[in-house]
Amino acid sequence: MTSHYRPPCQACASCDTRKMAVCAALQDDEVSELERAMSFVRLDPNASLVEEGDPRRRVYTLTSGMLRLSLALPDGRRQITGFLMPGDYLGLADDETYAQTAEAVVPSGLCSFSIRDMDNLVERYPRLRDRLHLMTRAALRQARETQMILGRLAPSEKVASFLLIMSNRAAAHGRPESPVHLPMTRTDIADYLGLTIETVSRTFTKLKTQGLIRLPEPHSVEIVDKSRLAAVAGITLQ
Amino acid sequence: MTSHYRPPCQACASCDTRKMAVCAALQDDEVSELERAMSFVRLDPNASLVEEGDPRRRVYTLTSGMLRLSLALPDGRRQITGFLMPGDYLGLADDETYAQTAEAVVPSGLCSFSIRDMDNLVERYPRLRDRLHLMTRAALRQARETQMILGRLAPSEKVASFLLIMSNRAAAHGRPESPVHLPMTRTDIADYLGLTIETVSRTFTKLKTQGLIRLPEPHSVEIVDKSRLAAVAGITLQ
DNA sequence: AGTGCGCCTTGATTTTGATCAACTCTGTTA
DNA sequence: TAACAGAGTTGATCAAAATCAAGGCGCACT
Repeated sequence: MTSHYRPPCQACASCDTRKMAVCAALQDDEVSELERAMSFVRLDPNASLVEEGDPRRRVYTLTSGMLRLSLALPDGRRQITGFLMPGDYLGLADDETYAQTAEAVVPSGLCSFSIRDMDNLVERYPRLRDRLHLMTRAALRQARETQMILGRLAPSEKVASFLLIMSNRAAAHGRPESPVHLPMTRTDIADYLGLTIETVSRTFTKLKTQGLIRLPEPHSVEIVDKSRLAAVAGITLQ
Repeated sequence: MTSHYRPPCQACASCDTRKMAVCAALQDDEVSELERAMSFVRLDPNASLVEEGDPRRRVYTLTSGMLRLSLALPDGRRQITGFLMPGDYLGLADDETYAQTAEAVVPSGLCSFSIRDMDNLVERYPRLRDRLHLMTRAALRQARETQMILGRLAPSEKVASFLLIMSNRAAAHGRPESPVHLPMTRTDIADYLGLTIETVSRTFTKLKTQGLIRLPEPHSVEIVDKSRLAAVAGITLQ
């Protein structure tokens, strides 16, 4: 399920997420120090990296693939609190234990650090700590936007917002705004938006029928009319 | 609506929230430095302290009363993202501008600092910065718990969870677990839980009929059977 | 005392999204 | 090649919460 290995030296220099992740706070010569403390993890689809309640011993930066973060209820209900994309950091919110489960959506790669090493690095490089704080604050703002989506938007507004958010995030990663690649399943989307899988599927069909999107395949969504889709979303997106 | 004044010296020494707020990171002799930069603000009920989108110039610590944080949609729909209680900090998530509106629920008092002063203080007292980061992480965990409540709980589970959370927070402030004082309106509760005011009201009535709570008055809820209420909430609370 | 307003509760009705169920499609395995 | 599993879509039905509507209560203001 999971494999660990020491990367070759200078891996960071050619890393895609070098300018997006927490390590962007460091200069090229400083990153080598990060690199020495780092080990690399590969995850197969649906493999779990950390479980809610596990002691927090390591933190991670996602370099490729996608992770879903989720909370579970005793009866099996699940809320996905977010999807991590390359450059995102796993462990921003956590204290003694992980507050949520993290699983791979697709094959994923991560840089991994012991919290001991990371604490040392953060101590030595204050800009690293500042950037972590910045990322935590951004995550908090995002979580609150999601509260709005969950609490006050209708299903089509939820799905439209989700598509626009994913499109914006793709653009921020230098990928095209459209078509949006949605690697997660309909069940994941439903558990993120507080809907059922049937409602998600029907809403996609409705948006397609209205000519706002096209669905060349289930995991690829072409945004045909972005402004009308934004109108459906009901919120002005960043 | 709002009044500002310089407090008398040594106000912090006798402050109720001295051990809960961010200033708990400082020793008694260091707090005086905080005190010099501080001014005090009083808010009448429903007065707005900051508005979503306003430039962020000051940060605050609530010392008495209660604030609601909210996001609004163009069409007037509103999502309350949280309620601040004494000791809580306003401005954890915000960057250049405030990400949400903050209004007083009841008459409230706050310590106020310019971000310039606070940045200086944080620079001088690293424990202050560490505590702010800690509070931000706690807020993020709380926001994610709220995502679960909004996305996956049924109305009675939402209301039961809300009551238990408010009860726990009261206890953390040294107030009795029950009766819980809920200073906010039913509309506020509805906008926090993603429900309508009618559903909130009916759910209170139902919990009362089931003998789980008593409602001596609308803003006071006595928890009669905490374990059964927790069972209704469906989640194991911290 | 009377009036009006805000807030809360309760009832009737409607609508929406969940649930239940069937079916397609794709890819894997026997 | 057939059988099967998993994911997605679609349809029918049902239940639950929103909406619409009315009324009560407490409080401020005249």
